[in-house]
Amino acid sequence: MTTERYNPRVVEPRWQSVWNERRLFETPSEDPRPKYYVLEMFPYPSGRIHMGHVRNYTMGDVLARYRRARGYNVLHPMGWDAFGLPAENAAQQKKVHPKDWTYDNIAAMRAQLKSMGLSLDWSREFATCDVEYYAQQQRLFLDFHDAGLVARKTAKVNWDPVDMTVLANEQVIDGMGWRSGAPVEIRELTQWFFTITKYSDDLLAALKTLDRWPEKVRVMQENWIGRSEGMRIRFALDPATTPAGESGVEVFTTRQDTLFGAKFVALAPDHPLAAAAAARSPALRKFIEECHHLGTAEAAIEQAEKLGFDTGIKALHPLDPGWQLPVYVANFVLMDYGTGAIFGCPAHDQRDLDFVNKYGLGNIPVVCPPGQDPATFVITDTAFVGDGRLINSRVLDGMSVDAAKEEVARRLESTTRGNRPVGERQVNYRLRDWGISRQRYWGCPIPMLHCPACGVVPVRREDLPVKLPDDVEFDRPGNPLDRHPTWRNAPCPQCGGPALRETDTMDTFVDSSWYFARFTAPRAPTPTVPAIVDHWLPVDQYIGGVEHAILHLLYSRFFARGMKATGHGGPDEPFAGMFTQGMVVHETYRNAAGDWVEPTSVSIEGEGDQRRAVARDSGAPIEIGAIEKMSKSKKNTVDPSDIIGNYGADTARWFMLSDSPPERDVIWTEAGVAGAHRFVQRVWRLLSGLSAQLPPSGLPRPGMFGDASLDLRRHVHRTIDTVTNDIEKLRFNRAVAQLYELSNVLTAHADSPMTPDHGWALREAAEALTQMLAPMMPHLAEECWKALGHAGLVAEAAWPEVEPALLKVDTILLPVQVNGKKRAELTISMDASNDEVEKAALALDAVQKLLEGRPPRRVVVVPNRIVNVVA
RNA sequence: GCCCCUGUGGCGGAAUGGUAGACGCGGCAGACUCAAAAUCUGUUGCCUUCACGGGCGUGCUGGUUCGAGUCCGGCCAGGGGCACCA
Repeated sequence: MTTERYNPRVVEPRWQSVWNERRLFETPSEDPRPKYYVLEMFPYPSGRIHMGHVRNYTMGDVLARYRRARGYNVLHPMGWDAFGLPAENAAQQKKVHPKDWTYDNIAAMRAQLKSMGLSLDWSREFATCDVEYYAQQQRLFLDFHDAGLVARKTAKVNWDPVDMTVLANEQVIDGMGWRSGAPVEIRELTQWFFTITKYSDDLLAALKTLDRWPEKVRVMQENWIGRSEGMRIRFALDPATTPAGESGVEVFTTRQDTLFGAKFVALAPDHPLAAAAAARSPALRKFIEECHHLGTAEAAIEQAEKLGFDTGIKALHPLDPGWQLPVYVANFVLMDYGTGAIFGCPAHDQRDLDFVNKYGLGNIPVVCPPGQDPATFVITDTAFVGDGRLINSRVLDGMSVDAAKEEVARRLESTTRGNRPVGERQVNYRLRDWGISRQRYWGCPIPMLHCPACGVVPVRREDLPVKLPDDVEFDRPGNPLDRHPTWRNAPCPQCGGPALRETDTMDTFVDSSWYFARFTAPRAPTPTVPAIVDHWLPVDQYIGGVEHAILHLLYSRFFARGMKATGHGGPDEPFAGMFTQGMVVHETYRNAAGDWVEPTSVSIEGEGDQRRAVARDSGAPIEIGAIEKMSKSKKNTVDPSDIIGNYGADTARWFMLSDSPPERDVIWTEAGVAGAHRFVQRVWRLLSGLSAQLPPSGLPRPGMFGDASLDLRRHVHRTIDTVTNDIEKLRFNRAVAQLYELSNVLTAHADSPMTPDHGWALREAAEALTQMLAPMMPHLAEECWKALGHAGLVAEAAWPEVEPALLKVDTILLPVQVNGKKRAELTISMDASNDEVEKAALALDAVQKLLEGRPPRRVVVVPNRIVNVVA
C-alpha cells in the first residue's frame, strides 16, 4: 500500500476553515461546563510575528485544546497592544499615519497567527487603540480619579531637548537621548500618577497567595516593592548654626540601634534644608548644581565617588543633646526615598564609611561581631553589617542588634519635643507611584481639562470618549497634540469657560493592565460587566516572557484592585497561574568584514569540532558566533512564516514544544525543525497505513488480550497517564518525549498478526496517540482522526481515559545493589513480601559471589523499587 | 554590593533520595535502491577486555545516608534581577 506524503500546505488551511465554519473556538459565557481562562500576553503589532510569539501561543494553545477535551468551557482570546512609540517613529520615517500603520500591521499579524491554527476566539478580538477600548479606559481613569487613585505631582524626568519629549531611563544612553543624541536634561514636570503605593503592603502580602506563580517572579516583585521596617527620627538643629526658620531635620533609618555610632547627618541635594543652607553659601549652591549634572544612568552612579559638602549646620544627637553632628549635603542621599536625609553610622554602613574616610570624620564601632574582643575591634575599610553585641553605646551595651533596635525605638517614641515624639516606627517601601504621563500622540488621551478659572477638571463621563484627532502632523519633533489647531480647546465642564485639554497620553502599560478583564465582555458599553468578569477571572493560566515579570504584572495586580474598588468587579489577583517562558535563541554569524549575516544565507558543513560555516552564495568563510536571543540587529532571526510555509504550522509547534523545558531558552536549529517534520510524516505514514487494517471504531472491548496486546495497552495507558500529568504541569518537553515513545511502540506492534484483540488494542493505541497529539499538532491530528474513520473532529473529542488496572503490572524487574552498586537484577512478583524479595536477592549468583560466604550485614528492601545488600 | 537561578554524553535534555543518560538531534553499521534521496532496522557516556566482565562517570570539594545528579556546608563557572533604598 502506498501512502501519500502528508502535505501541510493543503491540509492545514482546510482544517482551519472547518474549525472556523463551525465556530468551534467561540466561547459562550453562559455554559454549564466549568470555566478555564488561558491567556498569552498579547502582542505589540510590529508587523510580523516572531518565534517568541510562536512559542508563547503554541504553549497556550496546547492548554486551551487540552482543557476543551477535558470538558472545560475555555476562554482563549487574542488582541493587540497597539498604542506606542514605534507607530510614531514609522509616521516620521515613512510618512504614514500611526493609525494606518498599526491597523495594517494588525491585519498582517492576524493572518500569520491564523496560519498557526490556534484555537482562539477571534470574535472577542480588539486592539487597545480601538476607540471602543480606550473610551472605557478613560472611564476607568475617571473612576480611579474619583476614588483617589490618581494624583498629579511633579517628578523629575529625562527630557530630550531636540525631540522635545520625555525619555524613559532605558532610552538614555551615556547621558544622551537614544534617537537625537542630544544631552538629556533633568526637568521637573507635573505629571499624572496612579497611586499604586496605596497598595504597597497588600501587593506585597498577597504575593504569598500566588502559589502557581514562579518563585522567581514573586521574589522580583518582592524586591521591587522593597519593604523595610525602621524609624523616622527628628534631629534638632543648633540654632546658632542654622538658617532662620529651620529647626530640625528628619531622617529615616533601619538601624536605630547604631545611633551611638553616628558621625554625621547627610541631606539629599534637593532637600529643603539644603536649599535653605545654599541660600547663604554660593559654594554649596555650586555643589548642588554639580550633583544635578551627575547622570541618572546606572553606570554613572556605580562609579560616582561619595561626595559631600559641609553646610556648617550642627544637628543634636536625639539621645544626647550635648552631642553635635555635622550636617552635610551628600550626592548619595536620595530625595525620594525615606525623608531625603540620613544619619551616617560609618562603622556599620559601607557608604557611610567611604564617606567618612574621604572627609576624615572617623568612626565608632557600636556592634561587635561574635567572637571578637570589643577592646581590639576596629573598623577601617570594611563596614560590619552583621549581627553582634552592642558596644560603645551607653545604655545599649551588651544588647543584641534586635534588642537595641527595640530599646531605641521605645526611648525615642516616649521622648517628645514640641508635642511630637522624637522618633516613630515606620515602614518604608521602595515602590514609587506609577507615572503614566507620556508626551506622545499615539496613546490613550488622559480625560482631563485645564481651566484657567477652575484648575484641573475631569471630563464629564457623558462627554467621553476623548478621541484622538486624526489630522496630525509628524514633521516636527514634540507632541502633535500640543500644536493641534483646535483639538486642545474645549469648554470647562464646571464653569463653561474656555479650557484646554490635557495633551499627555497614558503609558501603554495602562492599556495592558486590564485587557484580560475586557476580553470577558469585549463589546460591553462599560469597561466590564461585573457578573461576567467575576465568572471568568482570575485567568487560570497566563503565559508570557519574563521581561514582564515586574512592571506589567505589578500594574495589572494594582489595576485589579482599583477596578474592584471602583465597582468594576473581578478579584484582587487577576492571574491565578503564571508561567514565564524562555526565549528563542539562535546561533549568530559574521562574515570576514565583521557584519552580521542571516542564517538563511549561511550553509553549515561538518560536525563537532569540524563544524564550519560558509556563505551560501560566495563560499566565503563565516564565523560562527554565540547563541543569542533572536534579534534584528544580530540578524539571527528565523521568520515563522518561512517555517510554516516550508514545513507547516504543526512542525513549528511541535519543535517549539520539544526538547527544551518551556521555562528555559530553546535553541532554534535547522536540524531540530527537520527532525520535527520527519516525525509529522512518520505519524501520518503510521496511522494512515494502519487505518486500512484496523477493525472499525467503537467495537466492544474483547474479554481477553494476548501478551503482545496487553503490553501495548499497558504502554498506551501509562502514556495517557504521564502525558496528561505533564500537560497539566506545563512540562511539554516530557509529554513530547512520551508521545515519541508511544509512536515507536505502536510502530513495533503494527506488524503483529491482526487478531481481533490485537486489532482492537492497535486501534485504541492509534486513537489515543492521535488525541494526545491533537493539542500540539491539531491539523495532523484531525487528518489522522479522519483517516481512522471518524466523521467528527478530534478537536471535539473527549480526552482519553486511563484504565487504572492497566497501570499495574504483576512482575517487576528489581535492581539489586551490593554496597550501593548495582550488581544484578531480580524478576519478582509485585506482591512479593520483603522477606521473599530479600531471600531471592541473596540467592542470586552475583550476590553470593560478592558476599564470599559471609552473611550480609544488612539488607534494605524498598518495595517495588530496589534491594541493597550491605556486605 | 544584595537577591535569585543554572551546571548531567558530541548536542538539546530525562531521572517522587532508589538501575544516571528516557526521548530527540547528531554519529556509526546494515536493509531497500543501478545509484542517490526518502524510509526502515540495529547500535551509540568514557576507559579496559577477543569475549564474559570490570573500572570510572552528573562543575569542584567536604558531609548526611544502606544508597546522593537529587539533601546539607564550602568553593568555582555561567546567566538573570535589583542597585548609592539608609
